[in-house]
Amino acid sequence: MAALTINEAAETTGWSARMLRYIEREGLIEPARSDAGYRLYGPGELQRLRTLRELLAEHDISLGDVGFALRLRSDAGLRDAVEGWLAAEPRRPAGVAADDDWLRFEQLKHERLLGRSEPAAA
Amino acid sequence: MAALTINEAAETTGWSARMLRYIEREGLIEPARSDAGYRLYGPGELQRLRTLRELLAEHDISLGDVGFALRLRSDAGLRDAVEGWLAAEPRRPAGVAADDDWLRFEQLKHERLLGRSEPAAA
DNA sequence: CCAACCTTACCAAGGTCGTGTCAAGGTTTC
DNA sequence: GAAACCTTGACACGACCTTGGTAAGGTTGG
Repeated sequence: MAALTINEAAETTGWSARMLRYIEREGLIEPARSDAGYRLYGPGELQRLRTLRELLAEHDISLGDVGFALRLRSDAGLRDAVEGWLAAEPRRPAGVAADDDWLRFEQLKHERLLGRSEPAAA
Repeated sequence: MAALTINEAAETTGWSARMLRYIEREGLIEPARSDAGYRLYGPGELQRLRTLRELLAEHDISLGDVGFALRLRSDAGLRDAVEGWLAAEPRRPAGVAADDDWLRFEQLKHERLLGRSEPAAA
C-alpha cells in the first residue's frame, strides 16, 4: 500500500491527472513528493479526493468555493472580516438607537470576536 | 433622511445601479421595496454597501465568495460538510491507527459537530 | 401629460474556471 | 538505452461571472 503516482491516483479517484494538479494548486490537497519531485498520493489523500468529489456534487459548490473556505479557516483576519460583515445585517431593532450607535455596537461585537482562534484539534 | 432609490444609492456608495441589482441577486443586500416595486436603500444598507467594497478590496475576494460565505452560514448542512472535509487533513499521527480507524475517527468528530447551531445573536 | 425616474429582461464584451492536450525535459525500469 | 513514466509551462476552448448597455414598460411629480 505504498503511495500512488499521479496517474494511478487519478485512476482510483475518478479525477484526471490534470485536475489533481489543479486541486493541488488550489491548496486543497498537497501530496508528498519523491526525491525526483514525483507526486505521491497516500491512502489519506486518496480518500480525501474521493470525498471531495462527493462534497462538490452533493452541495453544488466549486473547487474555488472549497478553496475559499480553506482561506477562511486559515486566515483569521479574513474570517473575522467576512463574519463581521455578514453579522451586520441591517436589522435595527426598530427603536433601539440611532444608526451611528448601531454601527458602533456592531463594531464592538466584532472586536470581541477577535479573541477567538483555532479550536486546536483535540 | 428617508430611503434612497437605486441611482441615489449608487451615487453615495460607489457601486453602479447595475451592481446593486447584482448584489441583491447574490443575496447579499436586499433593500426594501416601495409599493410600486422601487428599491429603497436605508442607512444600514448604504453603510453595508460601503463596507462591502472595503471587504472585497482589502482581502481580494469576490462577491461570489461573500455569497458563498453567506451560504455557509445559513446552510448548516453545507457548513458541516465543508468543515468536516477541511478538518480531515491527512495528518495521521504517524503510528496511531490504521487508516480506516482514522477515517472513522474523523467521521465521529464530524457527527459531534452536528449539534452546533447559530449562536442566536445575544 | 411629460420628463425623469424606476422595473425586468435581454445582448454583449472581457475575465476567470475547469479541463484537455501538447511540448521539452528529467526519472525509472527493464 | 529505450519505453513509459513523471515534471512544469503553455495554448485552447466552452462555460460561467462580472459589468455595462439598451429596450419596453410602469411610476412620480410638477
